[in-house]
Amino acid sequence: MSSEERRQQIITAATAVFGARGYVGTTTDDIARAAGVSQPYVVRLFGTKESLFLAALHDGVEQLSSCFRQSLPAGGDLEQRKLAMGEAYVELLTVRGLHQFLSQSFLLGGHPVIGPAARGGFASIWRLLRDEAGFDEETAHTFLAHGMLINTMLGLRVAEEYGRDPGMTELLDSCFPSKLDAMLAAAPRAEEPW
Amino acid sequence: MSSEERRQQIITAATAVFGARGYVGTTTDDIARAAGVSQPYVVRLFGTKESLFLAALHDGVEQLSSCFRQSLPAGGDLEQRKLAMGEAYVELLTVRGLHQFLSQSFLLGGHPVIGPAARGGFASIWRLLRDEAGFDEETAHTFLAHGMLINTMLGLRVAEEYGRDPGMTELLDSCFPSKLDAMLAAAPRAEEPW
DNA sequence: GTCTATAGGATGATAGAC
DNA sequence: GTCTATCATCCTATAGAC
Repeated sequence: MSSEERRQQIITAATAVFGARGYVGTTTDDIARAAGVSQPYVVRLFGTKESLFLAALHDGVEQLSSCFRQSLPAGGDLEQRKLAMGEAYVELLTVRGLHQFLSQSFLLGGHPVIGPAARGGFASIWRLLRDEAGFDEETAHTFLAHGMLINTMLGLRVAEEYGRDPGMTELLDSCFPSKLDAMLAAAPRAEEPW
Repeated sequence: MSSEERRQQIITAATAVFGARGYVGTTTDDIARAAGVSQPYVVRLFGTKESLFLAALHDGVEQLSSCFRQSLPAGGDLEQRKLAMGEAYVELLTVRGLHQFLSQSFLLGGHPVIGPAARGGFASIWRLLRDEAGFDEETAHTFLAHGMLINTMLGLRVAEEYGRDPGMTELLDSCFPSKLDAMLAAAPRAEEPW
């Protein structure tokens, strides 16, 4: 396998594992195991764990951006664009761990290297919403807020309470009714560290 | 100092440090140092790092709940209650690291012990919004979503970009105009791990 | 109520072979 | 392109003294 294919394979594994266990909580060995290679080889390819995280972050933001762009209808009104973008976001749940990986990144603002990169990625999404999707400030703000709530529910595994806790059932139902199945199915996708 | 006072002091320190570095990224020694005691003594008082996290979680949810309750006006309409609760949430930024600590908890849904506790805390906040604050489903959902976006911006240290990145400036301005100062001041409050 | 010393178990990264 | 072996460091928890 070419070095480039291996890199991508490892980034995919890293996204899932970092998403489930966080930056500090993930060992390079966890990632190596998930990718089916040896731990020193992961370090060999990416230099450090930090560099690997940055590579996964860049890749993740790229996936989110291009998914949003592809979902934009050619000439729809604001309501149609909001709907299309929201659906695109939920459909990205098929990329294992991506949403949670981004959530993890968004808690690393104080890291001297990862922090600026994470802020940059977040800012680029904001610009996409405002400039390319044509969302006004209020629309972009609320769109982002609902996305963050979805991420929170994924990280919390709220889906595990569906049908058991009345409040959490209600919350999940009120989230994105047409995509409830995807939300419920996404939870067990994450790697369980403990 | 009594054992009970020490416990509270350590929980306060733990909230700040766990909030900044996450569960796995925080060492019991970090917390001990922040609280001004020795590392084995922290373990002595709480048994394990996990128990300490649970104690801090319980304490944090309690602070949030009671702060929300106290902010509820006696006989206001929905709009007034939303405003009062939102302001209460932002005012809690004076409790060092609380919002980020909760964010960290919300990523631990897969943990066999912390996960259920975090879901329970989250569910209790939802019930408070619905039953005590009298929010309808849609209002509660959106209120929560905006809270999660605030948490995200805190974790990302978006405030560092205020006045520098046009998009992030715009986002912060659109957040909670009357409480912008509090948002900008909160970022440097967090402990910096790296 | 609080500390020092330390055991026991990871973990990131390097060296070097094939 | 990929692995095995390994070092140096760090971290939770325990033992035991004052």
